[in-house]
Amino acid sequence: MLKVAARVFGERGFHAASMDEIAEGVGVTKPMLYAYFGSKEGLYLAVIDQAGSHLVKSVAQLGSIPDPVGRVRLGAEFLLRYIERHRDGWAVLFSEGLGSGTAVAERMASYRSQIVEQAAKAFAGIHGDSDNEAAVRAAEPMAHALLGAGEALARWWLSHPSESSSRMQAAIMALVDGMIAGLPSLLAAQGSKPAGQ
Amino acid sequence: MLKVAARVFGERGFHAASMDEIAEGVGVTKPMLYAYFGSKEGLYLAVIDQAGSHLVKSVAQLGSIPDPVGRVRLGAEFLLRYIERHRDGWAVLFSEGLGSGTAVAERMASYRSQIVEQAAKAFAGIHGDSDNEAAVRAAEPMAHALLGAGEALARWWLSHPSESSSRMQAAIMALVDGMIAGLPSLLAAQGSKPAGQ
DNA sequence: AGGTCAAGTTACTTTGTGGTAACTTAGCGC
DNA sequence: GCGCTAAGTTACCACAAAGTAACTTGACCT
Repeated sequence: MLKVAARVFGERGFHAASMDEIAEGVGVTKPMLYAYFGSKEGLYLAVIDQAGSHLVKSVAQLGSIPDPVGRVRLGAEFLLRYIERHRDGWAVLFSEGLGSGTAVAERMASYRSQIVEQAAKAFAGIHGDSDNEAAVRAAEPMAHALLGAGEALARWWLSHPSESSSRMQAAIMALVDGMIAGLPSLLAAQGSKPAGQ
Repeated sequence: MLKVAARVFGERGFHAASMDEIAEGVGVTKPMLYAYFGSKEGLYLAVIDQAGSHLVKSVAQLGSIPDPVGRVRLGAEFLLRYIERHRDGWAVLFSEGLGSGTAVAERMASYRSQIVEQAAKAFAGIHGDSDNEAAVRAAEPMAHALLGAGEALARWWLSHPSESSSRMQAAIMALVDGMIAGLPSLLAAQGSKPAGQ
């Protein structure tokens, strides 16, 4: 039941999702949703709580891994797997509905991809072949990751204005340098066997 | 004029923003907005186009930097500065309005911060002081960046299902390893003088 | 069997807001 | 001075979707 709500909220976003649609998806009528959850916000919070507590619980289990490096690596790997399996819950928790399919979403995606393209080209250029199509495509995930990291950093910064700009700079520089260092192994993984686990 | 619209859309999100509010902010009445932009979507697209083309143009200028490594580093630095200066346009392009201040947004933020806390602890643990409060806080930006990178990667993946899961794994592993490698310099930058650009 | 309560539905009200039609005013050529 | 167009306003309509009231059905207890 929360599953259906998560799917609808996830793909439509909070505002665009209608209680009627969710109700229909569940196979029940709107007043029942109100009986159970009180309001649209109540339903949304219930969905978030389920997804969020599940995710937090899962992540907390990783805390038992003794080696910190392994913890981080396994944590990242775990996250990807989690997203793959629980994409609805994930979308509700983190995406706040772009409302896929709309003209607006497509326009935003287009600009984003232009930025990513630049970054991917620069990454590819680090190893000499800035115009090699294959190399650029191989660097694409990294470019997306970099932009996403920047976004997240920015969001956090905007909501914690007390943080100094230089600290942000330091963080993103450490990140970028790390990415550059990690690049060869990523590129190498492309042609032959992908880097397992 | 687009500036006001960007601010309102940015902080309220597309759906929650009302044309009346924007009109009032501009100091004009609603029918004028319709005369100029045709519809709410038209206005939103105009805002996106302005912000997007501006950003893309700015980023494109970085392409003239010959050294690819410098290009990436300066690009990242530039992005942060850009966000700082043009946060409204940025929010419209990338955030798609969480509707800050609402109970929903806070709940989402709470779960997110729990995840981040775990990651930050793990990061801090890599250099021995997993329970040292200062070290954890120092690692926080990195943790946010990692989660953000994961989010972005996931979004991209979900919209490009043809990508193999192993390629994603490879990308995030390269990223994580890079982050771990970059960590000491970030932590070192905390106590003393921050690492300038 | 008959009454009662839970679970659910239909059909309604309300409200916010996107969108528009019709009126008002100011400038400008004649 | 006088009508005509441009820019803008007020006042309205339409509609979707949140939320609710009152009716219906069925199960279970006595």
